[in-house]
Amino acid sequence: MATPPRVRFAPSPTGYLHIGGARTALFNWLYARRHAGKFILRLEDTDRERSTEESVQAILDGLRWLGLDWDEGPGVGGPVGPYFQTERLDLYRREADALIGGGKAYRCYCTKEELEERRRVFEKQKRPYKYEGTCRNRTDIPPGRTAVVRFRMPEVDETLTYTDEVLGRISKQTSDLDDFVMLRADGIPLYNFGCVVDDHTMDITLVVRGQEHINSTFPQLMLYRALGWTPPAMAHLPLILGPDKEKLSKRRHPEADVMLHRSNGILPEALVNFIVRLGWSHGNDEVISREQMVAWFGFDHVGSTSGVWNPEKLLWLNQHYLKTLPPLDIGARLLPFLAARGVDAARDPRLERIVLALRERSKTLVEMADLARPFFVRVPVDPKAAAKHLDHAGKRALALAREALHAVQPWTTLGIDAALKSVSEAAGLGMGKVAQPVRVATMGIPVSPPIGETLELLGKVESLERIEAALAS
RNA sequence: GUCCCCGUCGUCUAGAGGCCCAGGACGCUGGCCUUUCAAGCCGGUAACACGGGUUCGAAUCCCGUCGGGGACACCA
Repeated sequence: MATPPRVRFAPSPTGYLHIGGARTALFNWLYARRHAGKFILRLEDTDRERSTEESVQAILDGLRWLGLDWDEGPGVGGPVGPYFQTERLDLYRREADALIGGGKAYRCYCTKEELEERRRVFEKQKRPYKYEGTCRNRTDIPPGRTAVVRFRMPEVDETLTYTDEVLGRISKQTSDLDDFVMLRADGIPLYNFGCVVDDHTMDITLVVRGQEHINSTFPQLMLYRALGWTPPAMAHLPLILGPDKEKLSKRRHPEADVMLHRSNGILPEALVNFIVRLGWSHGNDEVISREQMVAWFGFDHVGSTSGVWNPEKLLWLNQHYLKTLPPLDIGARLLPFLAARGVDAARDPRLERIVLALRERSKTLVEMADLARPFFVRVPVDPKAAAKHLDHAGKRALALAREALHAVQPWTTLGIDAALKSVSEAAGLGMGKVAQPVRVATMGIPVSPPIGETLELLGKVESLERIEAALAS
């Protein structure tokens, strides 16, 4: 590409950032970074009923959490702003007027009720609804009515074809298209029109969006022609499906919410890695760093088949990143999850070692926080674990362990292990018969890192006190 | 219903006519390791939707069937 590409992500602020949008944003971002182009963020806030300021914030927060920074858009500005559609109304009005002047669009005075009526008739006859052109050649102005602006679809049928960067050649007959509404009476544009005017005036060179928009590219192509503009290249991404194989939607699929994953203890690195592999591949690579994605990304390896959301693989990736990112970094991210459990570990010097000990037995930060909590606060002993490991035999072993542990000096993993081993040998018990009662007594649950390490991290005084308490109960 | 897109293991995918009686990953599963749970290591399971062509040769090209999804608003 001769000039640096300009791509955009254009969400409508009618809710949180969802997974499909996040992936669209990611692919746009990757493409821009790969080719040293610009990634533009534009808010399509033309649905007055559903657009909210909170949604705008939620989307920006989501993008930031994923590390997808934009070169132009809200907060950073840019040369072709404003970046909210409701702030560009004069632009749409101007182009609409020009189209009307050239006979390529016209004012339509039909009411919503009349249109609804016609739609019902079509439905009854099982025909696809198309606007019938009632106002196409109207010259009078009906009193007391407001006018929307409709596109005048040419009479002659024609095969419209364009080459999609992902799908290849795609065609449609213009006779399947109708005189769609471009502008509402109040001057607020509808999707097709606002999108075309903005993509053009923002110098977008490539439109990357979901396949659900594939049909709308045809009316848009007609708009480009009528306006005398060259359309940008198009890349339509395969859909992401829920476990039920239907398009991932906010209504039916809670996992569509990007930020839900954050609160579930998923790392953005894992989510991005997971999402990028939903539709794009690079040979047999599964774990792909941000740098590699940027270096490798291209639409030639974006597939054309929809992908199903696979939570197990996300968890696997998440654990991979838990295990490979710097433990101090993970520790910092674990803090809020601990705080939610009443633990302030911000200044605890054991944090890094605890992460190290727990990361291979945690799939999420939530699990890690749950496993970490007993290191910071005493938790009640789980009754089931107590019944199994703190019965008569268990307590006898525990009592022996207490004596041996008392003598351990210094309090290190090695020393603790040696002490417990001597107990198991002296009593003729398997190591498990000694370690499990100790583990349950100190941690409250039968799961923790190796016992020596667990006790060392817990500290000698605390360990012995907890053992004492368990013996007393 | 109409139009558009798609169809390789349960899932994500590699595959751009011979390298494929189809490879990797997740999952599931057998084993090893082991003081718990994991992690790790070794092995296994499982797919080219179907039917016609084209070709010496097709998962790869063409046609049809079936199946799946998406779009059909003064939503985006």
